[in-house]
Amino acid sequence: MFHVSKNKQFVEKVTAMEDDFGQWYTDVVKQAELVDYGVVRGTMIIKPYGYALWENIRDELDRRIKETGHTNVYFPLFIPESLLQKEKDHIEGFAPEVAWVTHGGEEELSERICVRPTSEVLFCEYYAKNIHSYRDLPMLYNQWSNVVRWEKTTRPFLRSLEFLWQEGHTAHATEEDAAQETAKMLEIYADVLENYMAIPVLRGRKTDKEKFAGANYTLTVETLMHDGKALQAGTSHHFGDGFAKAFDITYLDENGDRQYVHQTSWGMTTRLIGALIMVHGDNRGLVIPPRMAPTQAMIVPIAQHKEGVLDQAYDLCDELKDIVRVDIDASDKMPGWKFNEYEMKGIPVRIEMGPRDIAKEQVVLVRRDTGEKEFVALAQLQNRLPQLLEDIQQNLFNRALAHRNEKTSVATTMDEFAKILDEKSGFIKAMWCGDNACEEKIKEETSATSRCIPFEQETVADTCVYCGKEAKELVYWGRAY
RNA sequence: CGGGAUGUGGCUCAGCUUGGUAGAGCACUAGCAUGGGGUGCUAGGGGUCGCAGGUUCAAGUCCUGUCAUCCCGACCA
Repeated sequence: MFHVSKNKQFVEKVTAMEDDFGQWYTDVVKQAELVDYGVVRGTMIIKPYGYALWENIRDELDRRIKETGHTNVYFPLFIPESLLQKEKDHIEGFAPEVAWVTHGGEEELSERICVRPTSEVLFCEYYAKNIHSYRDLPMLYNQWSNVVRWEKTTRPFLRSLEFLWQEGHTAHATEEDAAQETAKMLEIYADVLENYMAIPVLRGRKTDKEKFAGANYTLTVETLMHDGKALQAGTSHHFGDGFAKAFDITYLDENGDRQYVHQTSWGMTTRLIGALIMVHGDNRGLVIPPRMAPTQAMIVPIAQHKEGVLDQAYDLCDELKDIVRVDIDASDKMPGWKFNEYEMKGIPVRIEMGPRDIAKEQVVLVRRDTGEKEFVALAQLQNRLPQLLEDIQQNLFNRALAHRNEKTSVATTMDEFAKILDEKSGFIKAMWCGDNACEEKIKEETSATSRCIPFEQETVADTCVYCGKEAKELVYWGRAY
């Protein structure tokens, strides 16, 4: 039915992921026109299609953040060095990757100014001034911004000198209130990932070694990429009153007693786009889950200069506009070129319409996730299309979940641990004694880090996988981005 | 910050060993045909070879320096 063009030297545009996953990623990012490299090393230009993906994630997340009572604000890009110094662990954690402003014009500044790597201290400084009474609490702020971290090695979306994110900063009367907030926001992150981006997550707590600099504890949603490496997709931190004490953030309670506030912060970044690519993508390029796809269906007219084809295709586009996010490519590129282009961009469904279809009052639907084609009568299309999109959404989630399960193993000895990493990669469930030294050693010897201590605990052995002493808890381990 | 590599039209690269007035493919522009998996033909536009200095009658090519980027390791969302 589909005749193959004569001079068929189909140019493989992206490196096969089996051959070189890193190169595959770079190829997709470039060829799906998500980013260009910036002029300064490690920076990126997010192009229209890449930014459209970010806008969708942002809007979805923003809606949930607002629904849970938070308000958006905007704090400055700059932090004076003295302010950053106030919380000891925090500055120690971030100092190595801070970009400093030392001059204003030609004049050297009396105090260096830091370009924010994160904004905890600014919020703290503000809270110290603006929180007085228990009636002021909770203070639930969020901001959408860029931050800068001077990383040594960079990759688009996964690790760049500058990236976009949302950072929530909240202050609460009690430790329990803060704990609830921390958990609530993690659940929102999980919801966006699973139900919007079709990326299954592992919910858990970070070990002390991996927690945020200055936090009591850090909750995380961990995801698994197609190559078996883990990616931290969102974190939610409970600060207790550590920052409050460093910044003197206090309020008067109902009894007139002076109390420290309890704080949280939580963030998600443009890194999510990296996750999207590496979870759903394939050797033809991106695969975007329908719910978040800027364009859900692309109409490709066939033999479009033939009588009536384009008119019919435009009519179809108009009809579908109220039902799905649909677009039409009526450029005079070859159909084959368009097929490849929109597969590269991960558009969930392609609608082909040519003279033969028009004669039969049908169209051809081709789904991006499986490549399956089906013929659908025009009269049925308005029912079938939303259904198909939903199928694709579900299939992507199920597929990713099956992959993660398949790539999750149990290790009870370090030999097993090493063997799994070597042969299979993915998540490794192993017991841990709770000693930081064992965690360090495991990283040193295998380059795997602890990903999280899952909320749903189980026991796969009685002893620590490294030292053999009594095990305290189960930890998910893995090599990570 | 250690190890390796590379800088030549928008992109990918050839040219350098053995100096002699810059080349290909893709992309772009125009036209005709084509159109169910990256279409074909024809005609065009576009580069002083990362930067600085040196050797030479002559430097993309040789020498010195410098800057940048990429890949691999230690730190990170």
